[in-house]
Amino acid sequence: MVRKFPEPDVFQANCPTQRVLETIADKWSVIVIYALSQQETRRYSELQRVIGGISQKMLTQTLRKLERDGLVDRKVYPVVPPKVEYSLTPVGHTLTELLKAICQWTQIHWDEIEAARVRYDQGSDP
Amino acid sequence: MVRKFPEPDVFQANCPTQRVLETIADKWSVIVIYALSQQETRRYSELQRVIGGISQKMLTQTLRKLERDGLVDRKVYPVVPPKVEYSLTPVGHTLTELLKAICQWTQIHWDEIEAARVRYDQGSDP
DNA sequence: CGGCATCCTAGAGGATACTG
DNA sequence: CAGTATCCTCTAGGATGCCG
Repeated sequence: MVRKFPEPDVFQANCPTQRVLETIADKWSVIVIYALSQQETRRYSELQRVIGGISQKMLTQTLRKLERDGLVDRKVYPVVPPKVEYSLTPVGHTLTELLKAICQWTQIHWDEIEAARVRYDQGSDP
Repeated sequence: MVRKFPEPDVFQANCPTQRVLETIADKWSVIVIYALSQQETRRYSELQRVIGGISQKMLTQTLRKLERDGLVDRKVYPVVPPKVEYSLTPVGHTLTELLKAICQWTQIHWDEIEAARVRYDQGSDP
């Protein structure tokens, strides 16, 4: 028996917006993508250095996830010592446009949000 | 002593894009905002019903967070039994525009992402 | 250099029960 | 009805150590 919803699937967790957010909206993905958008290619250690405070576990994990999603390209050079270069794919580049839109929204509305927070916190904790 | 960074704050976790994502990008926030965008006001129980599978803990927690950020308005009627109505604030409404943009990006690129995933998974697990 | 494997802990979040 | 409070679980993610 199939449950039928009158609404589109917006309320289900697999709605389009939900999907991207699951894809990119963690602390590190955005930062990694930014780091890659600033330069053609970045080496692993370069990313680690430029992104202060990321553990290599999370860096690797994030890069793997982005690579799996086809947003980041990973090129391994068969040299010793090892050399690996990361770069954004074409799809990855279109994603930076989206992030830019998000960034713009923030710049416009962030002051209001912070003000709202102050107001809220003052009201509940006088 | 203040630590000075040569880069702009894009790589720090508090960059603009990061901030919105921390604000809205959890499983439930998006769904709650969607639910509220479809109707002027929604009662608590109404939200709980329309959003399948959310616990009242998470619903309350999400609503409080959105209210604190000034994205959602909470109106309590002093009647018995209690009646509480939730609605989007003006800022909250502009946020739905942003979510729409995200949704559009997904609709354009999601097929590519899924295809990339299949390719990646086949390559690593033959 | 560019990782994986392991251990460990804090916090997210579900289930349940109670209340103004 | 619209929550709060408590417990309990499970996993994200840091720290550390080893390897090709």
